[in-house]
Amino acid sequence: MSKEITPRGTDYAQWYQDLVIKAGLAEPSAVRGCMVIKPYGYAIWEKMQQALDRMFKDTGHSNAYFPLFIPKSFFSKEASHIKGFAKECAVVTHYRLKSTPDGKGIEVDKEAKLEEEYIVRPTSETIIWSTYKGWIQSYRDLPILVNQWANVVRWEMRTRLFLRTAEFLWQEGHTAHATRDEAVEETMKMLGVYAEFSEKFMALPVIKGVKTPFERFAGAVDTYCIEALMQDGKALQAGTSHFLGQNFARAFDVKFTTKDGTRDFVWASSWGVSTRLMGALVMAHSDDDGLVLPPMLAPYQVVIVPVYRNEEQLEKIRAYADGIIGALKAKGISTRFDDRDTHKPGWKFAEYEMKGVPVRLAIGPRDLENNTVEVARRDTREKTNYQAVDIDVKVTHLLNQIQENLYDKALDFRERSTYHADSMEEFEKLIGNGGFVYAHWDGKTETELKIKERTKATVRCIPLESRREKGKCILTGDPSPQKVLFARAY
RNA sequence: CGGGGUGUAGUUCAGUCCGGUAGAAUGCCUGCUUUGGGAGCAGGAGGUCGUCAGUUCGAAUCUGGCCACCCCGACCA
Repeated sequence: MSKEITPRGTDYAQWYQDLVIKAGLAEPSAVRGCMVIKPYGYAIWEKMQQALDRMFKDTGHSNAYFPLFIPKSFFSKEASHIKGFAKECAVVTHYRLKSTPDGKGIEVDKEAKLEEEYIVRPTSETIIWSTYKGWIQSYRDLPILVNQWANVVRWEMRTRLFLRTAEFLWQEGHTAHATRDEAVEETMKMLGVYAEFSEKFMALPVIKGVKTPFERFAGAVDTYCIEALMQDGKALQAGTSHFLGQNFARAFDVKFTTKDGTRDFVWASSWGVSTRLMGALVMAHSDDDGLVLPPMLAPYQVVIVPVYRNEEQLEKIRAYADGIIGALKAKGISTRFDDRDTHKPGWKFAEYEMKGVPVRLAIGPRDLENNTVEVARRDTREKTNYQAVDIDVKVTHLLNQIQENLYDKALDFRERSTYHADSMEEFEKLIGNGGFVYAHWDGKTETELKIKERTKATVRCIPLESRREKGKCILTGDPSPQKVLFARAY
């Protein structure tokens, strides 16, 4: 029988979970709230990492690594920061185990209590700024442009594979600057990097914006974000970039001497994307048959499946395929030739569709006779017979087409799912169907919360690139400088 | 953390009400036939029924505690 997943229309959340598990991306682990990222899922994450890391290096950043454990006292130095994270921190209190008196088990050695407890990092601003204090004396030491790839822990109540897990992987950039303008510029630059990555690699259009005070990162002056729309009409924050002002410099007393000899606190930014992007990737393009991957992030872009009756035929196909594989690899296309005898072609077709491989080539006896290849593209499910000549050029073109098509489809979906509401009645009607809804808001947290309570929708961001048309708040009627972006969100 | 649900073979589940030797499908293994869309037939292996205690001659089944997972809410990247 076939390996099936729940259709999106039946139960979107179940579809997502089935897909993540059956495509071999990740699975729940023995540890509450933590997942195992499986090789195929991790391969996609590695592709993301490679692309992002290249972009970070190209914008002048270097990688470094800071400790997993953060002394509790560091954590409490920035008041709003601790308030934001306190409820979800794992705490290390002891450093040794011992055998239980009956010798059968093991228990915490109460004697080995830490003088000061450690927090398992939920983010690294505090440990990094306590370190930067020692690195920075003068404007000559600035800027510091550092990124780290790391795991962090946020003790979430309810978890979902990739979208929200107690432990997740991410990168966090932490930069230090001599001026406010420079730190703001850095914040915006990295927001741009994330938007470019999302659109170019993930084929996922995003809205750039600034968060409301309510949604702002704990400890930031301003939080910027990119917001994407998933197929079920819910919004997902795909990346954040924070202008931290001098908040952490003040908290950790990081001052520098300026050119003209005065002393000032250092200006900061931080920015991150996480394995949550994997969830965004799945929910952006995939269908009821499984994952659909954009070629730019597919662990292998092309899979070749031989169709044969006997060993002799397989050898002929292998020879025929070798030429094609060589040509594809020369074009930089990652290709897998699946000649496993343990599974039949039909099984493999279904399996690679589940795994979202963008292009599948099937080669059988008929192709050897006619000098053809059967080409199937995952995004549209089209199957065509190509002449084998110049197959590398054709596949290159096809991969580009698929990448573009996925972006266009996602953009088209977002546009069809974006609405404007000029009254609360209109808003409530629209928001129920999912999608982005632009509406006027008076800028007050109180209003935002009331709208959330009534509709479950939140202000995703105040878009950076929308027209500044004045109007009246849909709830209070108070003046509003521009429409903001509302949605129900992950 | 609140409400609801579920724990039985690798997986999905039946059996639980009404206690009496552990079941199906699928997957797995072997052989033969197959191979252009998740193959067919035959044979085979596989479970201290989440866990701990209690009731009983006897517990997957009844009682209680604990644990885990899933769904819905509150919180979050």
